[in-house]
Amino acid sequence: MRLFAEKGYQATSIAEIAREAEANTGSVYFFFPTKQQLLIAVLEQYCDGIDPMLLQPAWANISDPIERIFALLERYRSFLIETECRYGCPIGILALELHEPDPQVREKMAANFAQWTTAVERCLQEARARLPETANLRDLATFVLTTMEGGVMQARTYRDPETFDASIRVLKNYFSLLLRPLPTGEPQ
Amino acid sequence: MRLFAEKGYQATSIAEIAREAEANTGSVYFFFPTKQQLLIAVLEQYCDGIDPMLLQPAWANISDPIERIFALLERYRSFLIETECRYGCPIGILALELHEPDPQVREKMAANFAQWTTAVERCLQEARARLPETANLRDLATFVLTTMEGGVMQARTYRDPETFDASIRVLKNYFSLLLRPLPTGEPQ
DNA sequence: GTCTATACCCTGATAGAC
DNA sequence: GTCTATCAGGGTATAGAC
Repeated sequence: MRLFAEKGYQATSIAEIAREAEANTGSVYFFFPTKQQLLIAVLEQYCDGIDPMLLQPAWANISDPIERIFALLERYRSFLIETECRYGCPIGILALELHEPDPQVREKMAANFAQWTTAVERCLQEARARLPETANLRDLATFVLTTMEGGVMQARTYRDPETFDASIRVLKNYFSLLLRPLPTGEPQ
Repeated sequence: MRLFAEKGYQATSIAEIAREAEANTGSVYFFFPTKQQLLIAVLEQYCDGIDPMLLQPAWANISDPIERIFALLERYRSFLIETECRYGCPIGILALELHEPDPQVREKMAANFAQWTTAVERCLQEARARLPETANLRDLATFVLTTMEGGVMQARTYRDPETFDASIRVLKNYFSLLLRPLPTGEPQ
């Protein structure tokens, strides 16, 4: 998982995976008959990890659903900062790197995106009453992922978080235009 | 250029480039001492092509600066449709594929993004009077690129233009909230 | 289940005739 | 400038002893 995330699929060799796992290539092939099967297993791990490894830490002390969306995006900002902007979303890297992926691989990548988007959509549903009746929550959730992926890509390319931050600022401004005050009358 | 765009950098071999160019690998190395130098030349070609190959065709019959932004995005939608959603922005693919790029390579990729963003920013400046005084036009232009890149990435992964379209719909809604009517009083 | 050894192929890059 | 031939190294995957 770590090597695919850091270097991508093609640039990671089985020999390197074995070395990092302190095993031999023969042992790797005992568990995974091909490199692609190993990739599929990694993609399944990512999907299974979205909730416990990504959402739960991001949302530990936050209950407001809209704040949760921006806390999730803030996690990605942390990934950028921690890596001096070398970070790229692992799924995004694979999605652009693999050009004619096996259908099974492509579906696993799509499942990762879909699960992420659905988690954001649930936040939006919780905030339903504060959003315009006409707002399409699935579109809006898709757009949050779009913003994250596009922002991370640019920040990585410039090796500077500024374009990511700019994207989040604009998204925040959009949300501030969409949201009406809380039913209790509190300011946003 | 075509092979790097379709298959990425690592998955394209010099032998394949030579074959498609109806030349021999020896001849390729006469012009480009390394594969990386060839990549740099391709990135320069992309930068030089943004105006004549991308913006001019997209804007041929459109003068309204805001419409121009969405016409540019519509071009990317065409690329998706023409390729049955196998399209990926060539710069975006390279930006996520190359993990420790040579500084010269990274700067060329960043220059491509910057030039694209600046073209959008100029459209926004033309529409300055219709936008809120507080709007940061550079941020907004960055956000348009973010939307394109994130939308293309998802559409390619799902092999379906819907997530791209959803992203554009939401961006349009945002712009409709930002824009005030034209000074002449025409509706938007 | 794990190990060493290796088959077989493709890669980027080079040599040197023409 | 272009050609053929090839080097040296690395890739995925396999074979077979233990």
